[in-house]
Amino acid sequence: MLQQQPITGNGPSSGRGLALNTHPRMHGLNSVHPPPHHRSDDAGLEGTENGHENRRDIGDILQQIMTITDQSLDEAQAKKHALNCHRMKPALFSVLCEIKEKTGLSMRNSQEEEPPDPQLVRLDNMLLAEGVAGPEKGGGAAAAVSAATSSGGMSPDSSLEHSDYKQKLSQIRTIYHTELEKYEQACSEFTTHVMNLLREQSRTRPVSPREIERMVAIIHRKFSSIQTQLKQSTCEAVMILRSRFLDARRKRRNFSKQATEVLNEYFYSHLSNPYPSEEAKEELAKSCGITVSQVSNWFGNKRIRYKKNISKFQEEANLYAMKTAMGATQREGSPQTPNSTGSADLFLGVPPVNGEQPGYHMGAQDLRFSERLYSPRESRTNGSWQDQNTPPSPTGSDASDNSD
DNA sequence: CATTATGATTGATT
DNA sequence: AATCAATCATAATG
Repeated sequence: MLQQQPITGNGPSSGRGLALNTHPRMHGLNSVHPPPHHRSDDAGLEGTENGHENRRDIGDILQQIMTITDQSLDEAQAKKHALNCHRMKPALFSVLCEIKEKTGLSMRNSQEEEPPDPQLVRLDNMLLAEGVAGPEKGGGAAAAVSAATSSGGMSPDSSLEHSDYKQKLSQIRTIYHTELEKYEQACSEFTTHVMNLLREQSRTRPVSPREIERMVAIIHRKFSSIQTQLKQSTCEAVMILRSRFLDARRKRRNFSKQATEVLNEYFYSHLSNPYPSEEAKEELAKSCGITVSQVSNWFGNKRIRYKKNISKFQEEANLYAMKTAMGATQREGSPQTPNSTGSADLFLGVPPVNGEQPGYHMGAQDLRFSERLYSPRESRTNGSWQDQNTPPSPTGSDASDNSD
């Protein structure tokens, strides 16, 4: 039933065409070699005649076959019509319905709700995160990049580095979208087709809407599995692209000077509790042109490396303490702190490895984070974040700073 | 070219 | 889920 429609559409014509085409060609072939002289006219004639008959037989058979399908379909239609018009039909139909009702328990009503395939969800998430499935071109990764670059900090490398990547990504993206669209279209087409068929059938046999629903669901499942494959291959492509181009680990880029500046300022002005809250991280990320997770990475690395040997960071600490202090004092309006050149040299008497140091860091309020962005972890109050071991140089556990 | 600096990743921990 | 600690891989530096 299902396949017959298309076949009957071009079946007969193609069959006829084939049969008709064969004739002349065979003729021509056989008469191509008319021996120059009168020679075996009989044989030649006979040969052509025989061949002609054979071909005709085949052609007839083909035609018959073709017409058979046609006829049978017509017959079927006629029978169907007759059946539909039969006076007993309604009664029989209702009986059928009843029987189905009784035996139709096989249709398990439960389990209809398919849980979303975790695999698919994963793929979807990744595509979304990668900016492939996201909103339109220019969005997603590109947006992130542009935002990063626009906000100042960003080292000038990235855009160049990313241009190639972005191009490839958008290529993948367009392919993905066209394919997806194709699938979607095919799916809906097929679905309507099936639904039409079922509707047609429902005139001669009981077909509940539930069944149609189920059918549709099955179709959708099949198509979504195809889509899953599409998504998977797209993900693979993206992964390969990533690993080739900007696997951040392979091609590490240092943050810009300004970015590290900002981060260090925050770090040293919150030295007693260098755990920026989520909001603070966002602020930092924005002003540094990096992501929040990069900020987290930075602080993680910074904390651990600062703690590991504090002496190595004394200079830096002093420097930033100075900076923030200067800023604070300047803002308060008491311009002090001369000593421009040496700056940190004043405090640079940092003994390489040894015991306590007075609090070097002068009080440093943070400048740009004047808003109240307290970190929610009040547990690690002042200076206790670097306790619990004896690093190479247990330098003065300052805690002299305030500001949070 | 060896060493250091640094951003990211990974597994454990709480 | 956030952080620590160790580690990786590359960038920067001498």
